[in-house]
Amino acid sequence: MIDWDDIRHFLAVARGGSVRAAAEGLGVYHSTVLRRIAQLEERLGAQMFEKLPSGYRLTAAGEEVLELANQMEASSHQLETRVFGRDQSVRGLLRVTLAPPLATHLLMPDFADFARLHPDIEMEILSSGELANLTNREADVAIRVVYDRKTLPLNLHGLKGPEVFGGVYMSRDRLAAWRAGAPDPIRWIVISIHGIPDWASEGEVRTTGVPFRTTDAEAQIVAVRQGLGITTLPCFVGDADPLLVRVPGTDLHMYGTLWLLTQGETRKTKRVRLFTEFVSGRLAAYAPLLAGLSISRD
Amino acid sequence: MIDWDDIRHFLAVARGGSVRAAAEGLGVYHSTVLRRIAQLEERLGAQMFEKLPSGYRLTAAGEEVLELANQMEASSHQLETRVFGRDQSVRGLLRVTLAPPLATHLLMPDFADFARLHPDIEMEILSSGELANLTNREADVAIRVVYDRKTLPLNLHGLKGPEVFGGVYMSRDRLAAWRAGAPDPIRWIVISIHGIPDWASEGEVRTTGVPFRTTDAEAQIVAVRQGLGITTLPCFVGDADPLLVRVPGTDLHMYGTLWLLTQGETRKTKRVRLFTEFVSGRLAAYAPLLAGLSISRD
DNA sequence: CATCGCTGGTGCAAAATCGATCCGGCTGGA
DNA sequence: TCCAGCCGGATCGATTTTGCACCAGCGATG
Repeated sequence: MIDWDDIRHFLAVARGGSVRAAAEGLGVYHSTVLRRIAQLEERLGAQMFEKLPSGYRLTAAGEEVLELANQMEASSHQLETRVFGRDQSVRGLLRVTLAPPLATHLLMPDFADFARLHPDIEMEILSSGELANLTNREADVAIRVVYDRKTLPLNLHGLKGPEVFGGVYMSRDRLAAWRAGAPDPIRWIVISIHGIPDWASEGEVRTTGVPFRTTDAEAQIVAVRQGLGITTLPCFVGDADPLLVRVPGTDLHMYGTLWLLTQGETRKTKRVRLFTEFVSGRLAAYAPLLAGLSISRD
Repeated sequence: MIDWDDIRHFLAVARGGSVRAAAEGLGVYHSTVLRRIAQLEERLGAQMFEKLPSGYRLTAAGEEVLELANQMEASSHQLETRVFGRDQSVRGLLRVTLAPPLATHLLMPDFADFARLHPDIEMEILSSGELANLTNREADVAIRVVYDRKTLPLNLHGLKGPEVFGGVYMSRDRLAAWRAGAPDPIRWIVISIHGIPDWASEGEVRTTGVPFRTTDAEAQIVAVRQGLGITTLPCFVGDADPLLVRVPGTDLHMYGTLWLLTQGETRKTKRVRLFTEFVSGRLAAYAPLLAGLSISRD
């Protein structure tokens, strides 16, 4: 009889393309993956992978196995979500995934309030980079900014939130200096991989052609605070920062709509319902801030 | 992450009704089953069984899990049977790569025979231009003309076929006209990128210095049929065409040796073996034609 | 009432698995 | 050309899992 857990390792290797990448994802050492794959191949009596110097590559037999392994994984995920969905106790784990800026600049105090309100709920905030997959049960609730409603996954249940607008910001001190006639050049601050959004105009100030590139949003904000130049930010970040002001003459632009996403089975649990209701209430209160209506224009 | 193999133990208990009966069926001690069920319940955070003195009985949550566990088992069984039945089954895809002239002028009727003989084999002939890579699984079998045996990839398994010769051909009518003293110039017909092979002499006929260039082999053959001039062709093309004759006084030249190439893993499958045996038989029968020995010299 | 056959549960030693390195080979970019 | 960064594979001590014996409870049966 084959070990079903070997198939989980097989899937990881088939996806990762190498034993080491698979081990990384599985949270084990590559030697373990190596042995489990060897064991699976031995028990099935067929090679699942070609062992190339560049990694493991599926054989024709492996391709056929992959299909069924995916089915097994789907059943396993369903199994987990169904068991989780039956859980009506408040006590337990609740995992929330959302974009880092939303967590650090807006919702973290609300999460703290929620945690104080329900001490039995163990909360886990997944705001590290990329979006977690609800269907794979990597998270229970996702908070996402969606521009086109059609891009929402159909299998998820969505609760619509307020709209999010962004604008062009610079340091308050820098704006004053510029008005006083300071000669230093004003530059665009952009995240390397993004570039300057096409909707962003420079308003009254003029920038030099050379942008200042940062790797992430936090570095970008710090750079703006230092008076390095102008950049685009969500209003809930820029308006909430006392050191920043909108660049005169620039317009707001819609980033998208906030959605609270949950998965069919997990949505039934009490703590997920409690959380989504709590957060959607807070989000509604934040609507003016998110829309950029909370401050008077300069 | 749950251990998928725990689900196999869960299934055994759900069916056997008791831990000991399950252990019996699984070929392990009942304590092992006991621990794995405990581990599964802990990781899922829910009780799968009521622990009665008379045995283990599924809870409501367990009933729901059972459904998905059965799905996983079905996939697992399919997986095993598919891997096991892979080698024996003739059914499936078979991709063959070879040079276009070999396909169009020699082997296509044989491929058709093979396809009729084995209706369950889905055949795909890849004769479009460049040679497919067996190692990359772009094809299962390659038929190639190789001049130097050392150029064969070491990781492939080769089955040697007959040798292929080529000669210089022209239109039968044109040769008659030339002998009758027709004044039209006779030209070399060459494929643009190839040029005139150094081994090809013009024999009795004399050509003008200006060659006629075509883009591909088919256009070259049509041009020769039209009496435009002389060209080099493999014997199995030129000798088989009733409209063409060898240019008197020219010699044959070896193009190379035919090889049937297969890749280590796919070579074991039945359909690949059937195909290589079939084709090598046909190729052996074609040996005189390929060597240019099938016709009497003019 | 004793016994037999079944049940789940537990402690401990043996066996299998895993973690942690080290190694040599291949590849792509400097 | 060299070198850094991957890759798979082998090794060995540490850890986890398993086998195994033994226990108590329950029910039927003689």
